[in-house]
Amino acid sequence: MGNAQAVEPKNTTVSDKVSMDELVALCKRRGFIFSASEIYGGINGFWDFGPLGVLLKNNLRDRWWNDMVIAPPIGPDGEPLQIMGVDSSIIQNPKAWVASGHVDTFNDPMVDCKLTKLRYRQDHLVAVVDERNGQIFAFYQEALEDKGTLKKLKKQAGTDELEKLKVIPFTAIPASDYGKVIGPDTDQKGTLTEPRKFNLMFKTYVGATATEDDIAYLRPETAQGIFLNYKNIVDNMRVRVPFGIAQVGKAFRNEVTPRNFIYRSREFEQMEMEWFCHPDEAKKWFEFWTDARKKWWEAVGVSPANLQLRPHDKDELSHYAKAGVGTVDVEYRFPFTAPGFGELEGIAHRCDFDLTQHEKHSGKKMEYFDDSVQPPRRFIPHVIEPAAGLTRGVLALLAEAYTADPSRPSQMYMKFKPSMAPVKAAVLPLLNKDGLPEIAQKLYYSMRTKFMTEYDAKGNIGKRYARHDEIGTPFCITIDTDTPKDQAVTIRFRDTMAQERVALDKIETFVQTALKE
RNA sequence: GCGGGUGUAGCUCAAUGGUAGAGUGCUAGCCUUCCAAGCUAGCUAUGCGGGUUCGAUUCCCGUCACCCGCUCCA
Repeated sequence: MGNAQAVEPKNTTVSDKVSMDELVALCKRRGFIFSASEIYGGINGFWDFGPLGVLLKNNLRDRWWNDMVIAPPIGPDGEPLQIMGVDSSIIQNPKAWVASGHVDTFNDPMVDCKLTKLRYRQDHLVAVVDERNGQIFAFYQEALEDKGTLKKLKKQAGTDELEKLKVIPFTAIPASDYGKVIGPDTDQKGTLTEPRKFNLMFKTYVGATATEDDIAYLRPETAQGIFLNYKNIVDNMRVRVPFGIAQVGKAFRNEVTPRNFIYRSREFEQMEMEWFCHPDEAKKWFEFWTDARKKWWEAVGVSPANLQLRPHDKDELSHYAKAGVGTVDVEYRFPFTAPGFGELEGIAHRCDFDLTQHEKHSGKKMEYFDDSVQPPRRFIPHVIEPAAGLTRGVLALLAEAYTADPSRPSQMYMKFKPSMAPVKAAVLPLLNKDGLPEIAQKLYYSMRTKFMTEYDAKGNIGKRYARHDEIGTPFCITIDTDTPKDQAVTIRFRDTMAQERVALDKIETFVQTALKE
């Protein structure tokens, strides 16, 4: 996820209007998202989707699946792309996570400064050793290029001849020598704690014996389940490179600090697609997918003003992406990052890292033989990966939709794009008598087979409109006392509160047409 | 994991070392001819655990959760 960047909003955005407190309160009050195990006091970093939340999440997920697997985009050459779906197991052979690098690199040893309460990643620090007296200074690598740091170092070491000091990785300093270490933000010795590991993968045990030999991991990303099936797809599914494999599913990370509602939770859902191509074409496809993915977020209702593409800095790139054409994040201006942005999706060139690793560890050939060109060639495909956060996408849609409007009873409404709205239409008899409920129910039974519809006869009509504003229902259809006579109903539009009279037998088609826009 | 803050009905907010009250919401009924109208009845709370005390929602300790900052984030 991106560094929050100080970008001035060009115009009024949703992020200026909604506070997270208001959004979280609405999500609970209207049944979008609840804290997990709430009656037991909750559990840090886990959330439950309520009736409205799961409808919204499924709408976003289904749209992604449709636009990736059912009807993938037309490629840059005008040819339709080939993408297939899988649904792999959450638990795999633990060797898969050794091969992918997660067992080793999902450990981040940290040291704390007891004095300043600051925390540092051990492997991001360097040790400056004064061999004359054994004194050790710890600094961030990049801080050594800072004049102030160098000045402090000269002063503390009591010499101007810094070249006499030896710079080595801090990881090379044994914990028993920490007593001689002066931390980055203090001038006292011995304030750093021993490094502590934070393993970000959830462990579990397979089988009943639960010994160390039975350890397995909950997947920290869905991507590996795709690489593990790459060979099955190539061998059995009559595909040619380039092609893609897509998957939606849960992933688990034991985050040090879950924060910001569902933005960083320990159990979350990803929508990932791995695009396999020839190494020479990686750049072309990277650019294609970057563009396609940003447009997709706009298509589901995220305003371009709240979206940005942010290329990763070189030192920010993942281990697998260092040699590639790079990584770009699609970022959204979340309420808690505004005026900066936070990651919604990452498009990464993973090179051939994963397939090569699995080839090494499994002993199975991952090479692809391409005889569609002359001369025929063998290669391990490179991968372009658009990896989106479904959970984060839901949060973006919620934040984007929240619209204050003091002129209406609800004071606000959820301006979902109609196709994403949890409830598409509500059927409301104006009165609970005079045959109105009978007409309304008949319409409701018909409409609910086509799209999510609610029947609501409780309270007066104003209260019902207000509730549907709060859950973002784009269309309310009211059956009134004229309906039995003129066979027409009133449709009320969420965003404008305007009303229109439509024939009873045309209303369903009317809504269906409106949902496509 | 560290530091600071918070924790009373679904929500917003009162009160108190002596058994918690309002508004709103919700439920049922009446009523109701298009934007939270009205009437009647009803439901719902001191996060959890321990201590001090005759008695704790109130004071103390612990814990859990949330918020802010740090840290981290394939």
